[in-house]
Formats: sequence, structure tokens, C-alpha cells
Amino acid sequence: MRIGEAAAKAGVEASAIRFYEGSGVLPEPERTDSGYRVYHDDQVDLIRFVKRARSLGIPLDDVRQIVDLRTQGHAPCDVVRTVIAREATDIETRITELQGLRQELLRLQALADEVTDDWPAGSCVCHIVESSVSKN
Amino acid sequence: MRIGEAAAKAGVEASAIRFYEGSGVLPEPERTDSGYRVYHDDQVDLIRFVKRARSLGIPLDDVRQIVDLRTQGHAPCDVVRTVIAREATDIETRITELQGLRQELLRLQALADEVTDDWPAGSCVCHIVESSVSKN
DNA sequence: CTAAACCTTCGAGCCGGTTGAAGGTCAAGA
DNA sequence: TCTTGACCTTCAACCGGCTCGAAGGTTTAG
Repeated sequence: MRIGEAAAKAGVEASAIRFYEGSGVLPEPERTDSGYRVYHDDQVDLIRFVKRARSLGIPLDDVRQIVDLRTQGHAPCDVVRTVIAREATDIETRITELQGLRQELLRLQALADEVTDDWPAGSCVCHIVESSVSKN
Repeated sequence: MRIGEAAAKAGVEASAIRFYEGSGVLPEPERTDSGYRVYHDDQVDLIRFVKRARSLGIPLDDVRQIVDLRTQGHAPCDVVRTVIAREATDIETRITELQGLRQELLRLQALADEVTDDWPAGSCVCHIVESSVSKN
């Protein structure tokens, strides 16, 4: 299959695939005689993996490390494990932060609903945002 | 207080404060006669709010909208509420995604531990990464 | 045979900052 | 007083992680 189809299957844009390739995360693909990139299902899987890792917030360099191991097939498991462990704990932290801020936004929403009944139109805004700022 | 102290209190870099100011998210601050930026506690609160919103992944434009309401004090609550509602649901989605990918990484970790006992060193890597790719 | 849809490369642009150069300010200490 | 060092100023360049657009080649359906 060509890049467009691979991109659609993996859920990324074709330009992203070219970018990943250019930055050394994805290996250079096969080409047709006319120069079109050709991908197979296992490469689509790899692209999908990269995409998911990136959308997780894993830096491209880390993704490249993991993918290198696959492509070259001879790097130490320790490296993979270290990277994975680091990312896993990072994600824990980010989830916790997001949950806290979600709470805050929900509080804001409730406050906005409550406040618009009580305050004259045009001035309520300050109170909403003001009370969103957690001191210290 | 000057920018360094404000930055430290808000948990950002001074350069980020200047950047927020330059991109219209933060209002222009007071200055000393010699041109140093001067901040007060309420502005530190605002900076902290911006930082938290950003680390949530709320786009700078949206943050600017919310902050504009505070600064200008006369925008409709509906706008705030719309922005807040949108961000709140976005965050829900992101938390769910992160949880899924955290699961995947934990699975990877376990797999790495398990696999290194069974496979010859130097070849296990492919299996770890291979099995990390969820088909389809 | 032509038109549309797809691909190629390359370079610029975007977002959200960070870093660095070149220089001004200010408080402490010899 | 003068110097040292920490802090501040602006401006411009750079960075990661892409996306977009121009200019052109390929493929396929009608």
C-alpha cells in the first residue's frame, strides 16, 4: 500500500510519516519504480505504535530508541526497560495532574452557573476567573 | 517583586512570563524607573493559572480568552463557560487515553521482565516491542 | 487523452517556548 | 569608590514536532 492508505490505517497524516522517517524514527520504506513509498501491515503497526507513543507525550527521541531496538534487533533490554519505566511513571504524574485540573474546571463550571444568577451581567467574569486561581 | 521572584513563585521560567506577556496572554506589568518588570501577588496567581492551564494542554489562545475576560472585565460569561466546558471534556478524553496507554506500558514492563528470563540476551527486544503493537 | 487524485521533494510556517548575545542596574564588600 | 556578581533588559535565533504549500511526476477512471 502507498503512504496515503498507510496513513489512514495508522490514523496519522502522510506528512507525519515522512517526518518520522526523516527524523530517523521510521526506517526507509520500500519504493515503487516511480519512487512512491510502499508500506506493509507490520509497518502500519509500527507507525501506529509511534503515533500512540507520541500522543502519550513520549518524546520522539525516546520513541526512536525503542523503535531502533526493533529495527536493529540487538540492543539491550535494559534500555527498553529503563525508557518504559520512566515513561510509565511520567504518565502516572500527568494523569494525576490532569485529574486535579479537571476538578478545577468542573468547579469553575459550577461556579459560572451559580454566579451568573447572582451577579450583574458583565461583571461576573472576574469572579469566575478570580476564584479559579488557587492561592499559593 | 521582580520577574525572577515572580517566576519562582509561579513555578515558571522568567522567559515564559515574558513570552506570555509578548503573546498577549498576560497584561503589561508595572515597571521600575530602570525598566524592570514589577509583579504583585495577584499577578503571580494569574501566571500560575496560565501555567496550570497550559500544562493541562489548553491552547494558549484559549487561555488568552479566559485571561482577557479578567483583564478587560466585560466579556460575556457564556464565552468563559463555552471554553471551560470544551476544555473539561477534552481533558476527560485525554485522561482516558493516558490510562489506556499507561496500561499498555505496564503490560510492556511485565512482558520485558518475563521475557528476559526466557529469551537469549540480545534478541528479546524484538519480542517486547513487537508485542507492544496492538494490531488493528 | 484528459482530469482528478495521488505521490515526490523541499522549504517555509506554526506553536510554545528556551537559549544566547549584548548590554543596563543594583547591592555587597574590599 | 570601584568592582564583582546576580539580576534584569531586548532582540534574534533556535528547538521539537509537526503541517502546509509550491512545483512537479504518476496513476487511474472515464
